[in-house]
Amino acid sequence: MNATLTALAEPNRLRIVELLRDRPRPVGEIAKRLRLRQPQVSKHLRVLSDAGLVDVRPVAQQRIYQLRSEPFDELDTWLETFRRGASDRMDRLEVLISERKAKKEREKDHDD
Amino acid sequence: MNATLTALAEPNRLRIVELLRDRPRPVGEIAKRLRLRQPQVSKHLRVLSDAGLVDVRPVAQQRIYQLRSEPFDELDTWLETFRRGASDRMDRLEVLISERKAKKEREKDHDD
DNA sequence: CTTGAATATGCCTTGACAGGTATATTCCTA
DNA sequence: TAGGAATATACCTGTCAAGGCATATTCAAG
Repeated sequence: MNATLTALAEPNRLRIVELLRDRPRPVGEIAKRLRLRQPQVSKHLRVLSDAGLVDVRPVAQQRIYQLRSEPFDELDTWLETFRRGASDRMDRLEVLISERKAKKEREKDHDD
Repeated sequence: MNATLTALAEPNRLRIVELLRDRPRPVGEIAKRLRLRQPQVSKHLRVLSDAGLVDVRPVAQQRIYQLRSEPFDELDTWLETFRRGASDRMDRLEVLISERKAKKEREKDHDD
């Protein structure tokens, strides 16, 4: 999860991922499209690969990179846990505040 | 988008966000729960705030932080663009390969 | 208006990481 | 098997961000 986010947090890496979203591509094509130097693209792809975001498939001297769906699915699942209760949180704010104000009587805070 | 990912990429920040997912909390409570020093928590919250991930609400000397839903919605929307076509990409791999092999005749590559 | 609690900010140090460039590696083709 | 294309890796360098710590700030209460 954290690996996924870290990998995606880098701007150029994000661009690469978005480029691969359309279809798999060889390194050289990515470099040309994004106007990046080949070595940096290879490095970024390495990171993406280590994070499990992409797969490689060698074709002759070329290496064709494609996205893997699992990490995105995981990210989605994680996001779900935020959708549910987004409105609840607002309500609880009020509760939290009254709790805090009432808490002054209890003094010592062994939260929850 | 990138701001959101960058903010979430930091492990402790991710922990803070997940803690805030349950309910809004004051800085001190976050620090205690996550066993982090207060200044670092404040800094992380600053980053999260700048990225638009959290809102602050002052209550006495306390500052209660709560998640904002917009960034998560955006992230979700962005993720959608990956769900669609996840299977298509696999198919296109084959196409891509045959294209490459047939491309050798055309020589000069002015892609797409 | 002084004190203490809760929080923010400034400064410093250190580690990680991205870019640049050269070079190694792999594999096709003549 | 030599040469060249496509890609990976190594090494160096600069930058930036996170933690540690001291201190400033804000506010409630006596």
